[in-house]
Amino acid sequence: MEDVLFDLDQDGTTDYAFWGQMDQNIQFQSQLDNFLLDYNTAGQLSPWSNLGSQSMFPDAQLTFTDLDLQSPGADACADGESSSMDDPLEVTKHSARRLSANPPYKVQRHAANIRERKRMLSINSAFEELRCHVPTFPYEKRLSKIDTLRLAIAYIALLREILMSGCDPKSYVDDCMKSGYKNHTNAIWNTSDLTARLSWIKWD
DNA sequence: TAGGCCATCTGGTCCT
DNA sequence: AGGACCAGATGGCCTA
Repeated sequence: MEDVLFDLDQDGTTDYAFWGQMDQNIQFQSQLDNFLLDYNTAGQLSPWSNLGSQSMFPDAQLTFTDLDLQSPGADACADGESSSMDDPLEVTKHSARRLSANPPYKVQRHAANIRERKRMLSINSAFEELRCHVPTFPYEKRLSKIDTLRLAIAYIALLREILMSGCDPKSYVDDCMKSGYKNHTNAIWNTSDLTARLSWIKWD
């Protein structure tokens, strides 16, 4: 049986290569195809995905084969095979051998990994969407996930307060700033994260 | 260099 | 049974 190299990069490089066994699991192939389709379209969703990189994962430099070798739960390398691991080609060959050592589990595990990656991609795209809806400084670098969540919570609290007040948003915030937030010291939104950004919000 | 952030893998659990 | 979800572990990158 012949191993097939799936190249997930459009440019033909092997940054995201996945070893599978072509004729073993048709369903797995279609899942992988779906993943590739989503992979290509997802790259257009995020303004941060393409910054300075051809890859959807600008920071990631691991290949699937690398991950297979480096993952904490991965099987230990067979005796006497570690000496050839400096050669990338040998690494992929080695990985392919390990895959074929226990095909059903390996194929299922890789399919699960791909699904998990897809799931994380969808979560990340939701974070990107959320980042577009929270106030940020013009010069600010990308918010972290946790900062995005905290800022969103505070921002929603502020918007709710504005709605409850019935005031014009801009004048409400101006009033808050003039009074030094003295009347809003217990407000959930009165965090340094949000209040510092309020002056940058275009309320019109 | 330490710490923060992130992507990924993995195994367990829950759900359909 | 298979997929979704979750949390822990790990390693890479970046910045102060």
